[in-house]
Amino acid sequence: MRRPRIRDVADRAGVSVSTVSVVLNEVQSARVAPETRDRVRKAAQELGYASNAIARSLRTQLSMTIGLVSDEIATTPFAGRMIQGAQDAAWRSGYLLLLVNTGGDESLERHAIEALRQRQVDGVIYATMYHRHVTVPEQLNGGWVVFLDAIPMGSDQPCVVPDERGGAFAAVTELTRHGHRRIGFITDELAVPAAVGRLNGYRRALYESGAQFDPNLVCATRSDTTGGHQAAARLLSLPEPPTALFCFNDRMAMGAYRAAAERNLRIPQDISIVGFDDQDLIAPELAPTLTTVALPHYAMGQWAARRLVNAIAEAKSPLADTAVREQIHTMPCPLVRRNSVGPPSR
Amino acid sequence: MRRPRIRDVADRAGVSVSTVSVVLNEVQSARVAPETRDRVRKAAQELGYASNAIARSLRTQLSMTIGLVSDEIATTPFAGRMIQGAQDAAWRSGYLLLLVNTGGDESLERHAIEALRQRQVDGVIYATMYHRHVTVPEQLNGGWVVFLDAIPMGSDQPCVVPDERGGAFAAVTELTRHGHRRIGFITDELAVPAAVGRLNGYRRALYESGAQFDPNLVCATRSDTTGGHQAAARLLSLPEPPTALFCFNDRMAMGAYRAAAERNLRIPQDISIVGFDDQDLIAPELAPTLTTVALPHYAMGQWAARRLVNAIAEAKSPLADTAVREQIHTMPCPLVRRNSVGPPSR
DNA sequence: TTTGGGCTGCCAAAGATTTTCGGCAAATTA
DNA sequence: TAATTTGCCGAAAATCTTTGGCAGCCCAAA
Repeated sequence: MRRPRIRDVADRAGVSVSTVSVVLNEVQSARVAPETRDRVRKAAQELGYASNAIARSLRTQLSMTIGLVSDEIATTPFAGRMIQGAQDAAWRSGYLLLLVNTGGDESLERHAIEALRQRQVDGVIYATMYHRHVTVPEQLNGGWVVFLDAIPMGSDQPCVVPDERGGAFAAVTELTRHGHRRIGFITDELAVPAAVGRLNGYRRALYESGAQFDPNLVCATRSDTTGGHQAAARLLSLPEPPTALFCFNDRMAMGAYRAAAERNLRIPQDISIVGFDDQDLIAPELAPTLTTVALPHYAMGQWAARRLVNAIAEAKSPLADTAVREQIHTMPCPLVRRNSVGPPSR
Repeated sequence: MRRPRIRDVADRAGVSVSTVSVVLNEVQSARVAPETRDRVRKAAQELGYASNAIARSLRTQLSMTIGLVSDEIATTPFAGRMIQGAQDAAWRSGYLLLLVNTGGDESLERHAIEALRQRQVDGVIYATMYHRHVTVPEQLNGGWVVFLDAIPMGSDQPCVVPDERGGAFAAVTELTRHGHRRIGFITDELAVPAAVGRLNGYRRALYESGAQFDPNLVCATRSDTTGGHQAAARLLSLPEPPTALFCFNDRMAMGAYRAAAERNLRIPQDISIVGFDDQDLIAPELAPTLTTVALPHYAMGQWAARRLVNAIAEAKSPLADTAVREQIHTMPCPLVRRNSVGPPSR
């Protein structure tokens, strides 16, 4: 038994096809008698009719679909939340997400975007696994795009990234509020936006608390557990060691925990530690649980989809005055207080 | 400047629309002169023509799109790999994934599946966050479905799940091979398929190695770090404690590490531990790194998409004899050897 | 000269829907 | 009573592509 078409509904209700369309789409301009409406709706109900979105798209020139192209987003733990946020926001506006994963392969990316354009997506979200600068793929220039966790170079297309600086500021301020003055910063050796943003936030927070910035207290290294371990070990064996450590991410914080344990330093009595990322499997699972800064992946995904949907809507209705908006939107990174911060010892 | 249509290509090449279609789709049956072919291709090239997949779908009754509906798949760390696998396999056959996330909400799920059907998806992958039994949503009965990491109840639709039993067998055999006879099993308190499968594998491996199954050595509790910690503490304080622990998942293994540390037991010299799941942020990051069993999420996703694509293809070409296949496909869970297993002490 | 056949390439229909325009009857106004 | 408005509905066009049938054309054979 094939799916019912609009024609079938029309026949059953004893009206024309166009009337069914008008009723089901609740078109205001064309008025049709209430009892006719009821008849049509009843017929559709009974037949289990659902309009064919393909045919509709062809006619309306709107696919109600947005493409999500990403490098390796689906494979990283929290990045899935970006998809989730985008999907939820899109869904609320009647859009669905067409997912494409390029694994960073340039030629595959071209093909993927081409495939999305062929499918007439109304817009594209271009997402990267971690906050960074990207060159805008040629073919993306025609249509609507918003960049997610990525900053397009040489382009004024909208994008959303985490407020690294603000997050770091909050983290370090949490430490200075507890009275810490010597705060180590264990950071990534790479000059990614996250590293420079967080360094700025760190310095700013020190400055505002009146603490001195000491270059010897920042240690750049590989951004994994062992990197964090080594860096923490180095900082803690300084003649005048820091009383608190701010780590570039939770993995490094995990390494710092280990270094502290090796020195029989208790957290937070002897040393305070705060991380970044709020990773599910680390921050709440460490002993003690880790105070850290959450990356707003869900919110960023949501923002991206909303922004895209708005842009599409505005383009469709020319009378809507397009709001003036900043093109680089930064999303706040909230501090998550747990149990790894206390006042300095002594 | 709007996208070129097939009509534009036809005009530029000085041929009819149908000829363009035939050339671009490389239809074997209809022959057209080589120089005409070239002319058409050149025109298409120059115009940057790409066919409109919407219109094509309408005509061919094939959307080349498969829907992926999941409960909370996108938010969990490794589950993203399922999507990735499915997407890669689909892509290879020219399909794209339409993603929908229901968050477990029944009514939302109904709407989502409806939206997918409206968009004429050629098939649906129904995925769950963790291996479990599900009731098949009503509306899924018409079309092609394959279940991913889920077993449909009262249905013979194809599904793919991890081989829990085999994975546990491999894990425990790794321990018995090292000479362990008293092996604790820290498992989930819930009777999920993973728990029963892994218990069976555990018993089987003990049996094959000639070791005794001792009910006192299996401890069911909450499947998180603290659960693992408590269970390990209990087992290790037994009068005759186990020399090795097999944990239901890596989080519990992490708790077991902590319990071992509290007793000054070194891993693997004093006690061996193996986990399950091979979670990115735990297994390779613990000290020592954790021997564990990998859940084949990527492979399962791939399998699901492939199976679906095949089913669709077979349905389209009626002469292809449909292969006889098992309906519950189990995917092997490979053992990942790291540094938490050694011979028993004493 | 006609017939037949092999190549090429075109015509037109179909696929499911939305939207515009026009028609018709009833109701209201002049 | 005639003219105009209003309310409701149907016909047809438009969206873009694919596909099966068919029409020319040219050459060879009868």
